[in-house]
Amino acid sequence: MTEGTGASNFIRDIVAADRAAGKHGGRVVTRFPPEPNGYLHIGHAKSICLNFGLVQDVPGGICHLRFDDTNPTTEDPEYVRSIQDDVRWLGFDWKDKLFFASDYFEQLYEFAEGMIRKGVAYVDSLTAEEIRLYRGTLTEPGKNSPYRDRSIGENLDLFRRMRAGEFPDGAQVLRAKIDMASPNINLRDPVLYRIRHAAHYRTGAAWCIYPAYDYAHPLSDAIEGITHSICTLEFEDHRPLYDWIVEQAGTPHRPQQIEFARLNISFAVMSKRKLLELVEKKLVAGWDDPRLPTIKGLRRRGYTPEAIRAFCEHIGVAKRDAVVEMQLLEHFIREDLNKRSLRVMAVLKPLKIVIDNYPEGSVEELVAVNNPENASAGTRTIPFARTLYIERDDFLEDPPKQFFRLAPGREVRLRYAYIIKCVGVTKDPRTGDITELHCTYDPATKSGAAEAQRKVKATIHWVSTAHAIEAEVRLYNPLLIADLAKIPADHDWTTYLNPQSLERITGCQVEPSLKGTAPGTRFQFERLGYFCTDLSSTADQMVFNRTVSLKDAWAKIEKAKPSR
RNA sequence: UGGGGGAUCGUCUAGCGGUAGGACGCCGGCCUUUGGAGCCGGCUACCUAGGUUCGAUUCCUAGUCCCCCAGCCA
Repeated sequence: MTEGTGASNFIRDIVAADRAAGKHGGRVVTRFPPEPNGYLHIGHAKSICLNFGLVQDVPGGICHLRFDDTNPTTEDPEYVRSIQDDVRWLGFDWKDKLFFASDYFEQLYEFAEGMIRKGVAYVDSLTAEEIRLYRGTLTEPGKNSPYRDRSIGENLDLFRRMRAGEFPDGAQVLRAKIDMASPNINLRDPVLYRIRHAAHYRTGAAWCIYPAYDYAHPLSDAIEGITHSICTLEFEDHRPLYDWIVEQAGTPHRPQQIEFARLNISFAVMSKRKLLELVEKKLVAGWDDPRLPTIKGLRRRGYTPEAIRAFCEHIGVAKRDAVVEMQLLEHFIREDLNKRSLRVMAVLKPLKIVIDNYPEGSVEELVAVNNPENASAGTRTIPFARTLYIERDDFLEDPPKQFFRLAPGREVRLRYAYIIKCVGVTKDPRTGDITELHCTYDPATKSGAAEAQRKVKATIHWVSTAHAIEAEVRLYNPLLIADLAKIPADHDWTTYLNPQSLERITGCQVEPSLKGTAPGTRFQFERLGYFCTDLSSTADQMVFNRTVSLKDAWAKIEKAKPSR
């Protein structure tokens, strides 16, 4: 049983039981084994937290980072870099245990010759198409390849010539000799090696034959002394093959494969293939586009590693297929940011107001708290003057019943400042749009003053027009609909793009204390939500990404607005 | 109609024979110098049918539904 969260983690229980039983000499060695063919996303974070988390409190426990780079055509060093970067950013450390399956190519090859000598592997000269036909179907057994019974000598010779580059791609494959009639299709003589005359990003042209996952993975685990090889559910059927490979190779160490359900999140595209396509077709700005559930995207959006880890811990580890709601992820970032982010005032859609009875040219420095829940965050001063911006949505000329903010003749408090009353509305004579409000303030109601106790129905945020800094904000929503993962490969993507996924607001006015803010700093804009200075912001430019909105303020505000 | 897995509130999950708990979400209230946060209360669940048992979410049997597998991807 897990403590604290109550979330399940049956693998933690297995590991604990194995340790108690003294299995593997009490050692626990796990590994996170990504193929460097894309950027990591929140689903990988679950696996990372699991694998690294499992060894965290185990004396001598270690989690390896191993790149499963057995397919030269899809892999790239850019992905290797980004993956290492993301794992570190998430707060995990593989120490000196960084490995590459490609480093085992020679060993893997030797094991293969060994299997040929044992008579449990053979070179097949059937075409890919023929192999598929011979494999049978889900309900019909396959049949043996005519090449299945080649002599050991002939197999060895052929395999060596495969390695030497004597054959073109697809001409030969090395297959395990298991059982073409097995009800488990993975056991119908799976392909172990294929010919690929392609340069590998690490081994270059050294090889033209490459081991398949089903062959390389268990052996890599065995070589590294992995005790618990954790993978996702779709590999359950492969476990007998995994065990077979390890058994036939005769390695001293026997790792154990354990499967768990991969993470799905509502409204998020979690397929590497589809993410790649979105990036390549430039339907998003890149792998770090904040609308994407990639680690880089979440990071740019302002998510913290702590929040992601807490989320992964909370959702648990089980074997049933699950789709976690996006709100749960948002809950964790909100909870984390709520403790650490500074509160500032910003006006997304400015409406100018003039306080008629406030002395012209006068500027007051008002004290504002940086985080009401954390006194150590301190205070800051904000300038107050005669002309201010307030949120356009905070004023309605003809307010409905549930609207408590500013309206003609009505009073409202300006946060950290005074109670003001709206005494006039200026409109553009041609369009009828409200261009400016005239207000009066009550000097006795200054925030913090002894006689400032008078209550008003609402408090609104503001910035001084003379001191405000203009910024760009981007409000993000997840890019795509939930079952995108199920749409056919050739479907028109644009049909599925969410038009509301990105809204840019360029005229947003922020309080002067934000000037020079370091990229990546998180703020809570009073009443507007959580924002993060975009990692791409420069000194002379301020761009804020919305990380997640305030819980339900938005919905309530929308509800309070007149519907017509 | 081959094989492998899985079914508990709307969602993610506890439970391993003894009043079905937590979290998200939602609803309501309190509080508040923002309607946020916080606090309090409420909401809804054991796939079905038999059986074993004093008692089954838990054990047995038979079904039902969902997911995965026929790449020389991982």
